[in-house]
Amino acid sequence: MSSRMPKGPRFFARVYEAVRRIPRGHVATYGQVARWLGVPRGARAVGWALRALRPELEASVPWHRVVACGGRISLREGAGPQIQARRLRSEGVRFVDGRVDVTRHGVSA
DNA sequence: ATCGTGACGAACG
DNA sequence: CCGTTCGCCACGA
Repeated sequence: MSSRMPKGPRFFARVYEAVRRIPRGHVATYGQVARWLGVPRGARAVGWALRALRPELEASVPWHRVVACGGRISLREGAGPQIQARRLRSEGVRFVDGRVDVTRHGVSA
């Protein structure tokens, strides 16, 4: 077999799979996703995985449903934040003072 | 194996 | 409320 044989799905793949489980009209935080993966402190790694998401997978992974703590949009540059907010609004997610109302749309809220 | 990087998060001041 | 600092994690060079 290959010199390197992953025992299981790479972290990236697990992140994408977890994000796909976020119901439409709901959101989860990076920390929450990390927690689902059994890595409560891997929020940064989750963000990194989404950042590495390729255009080809963007269509199948609802990355816009992942927000930062407090329902804030982490993306700060380019059209990213605007696109994410727009997509969320499209599925009925309400924003309060520029942040997603996690108490209403949060998956674990 | 070590270092730098990043769509985080909580703690400080 | 805002900006800064520190810790944590995965990964490529």
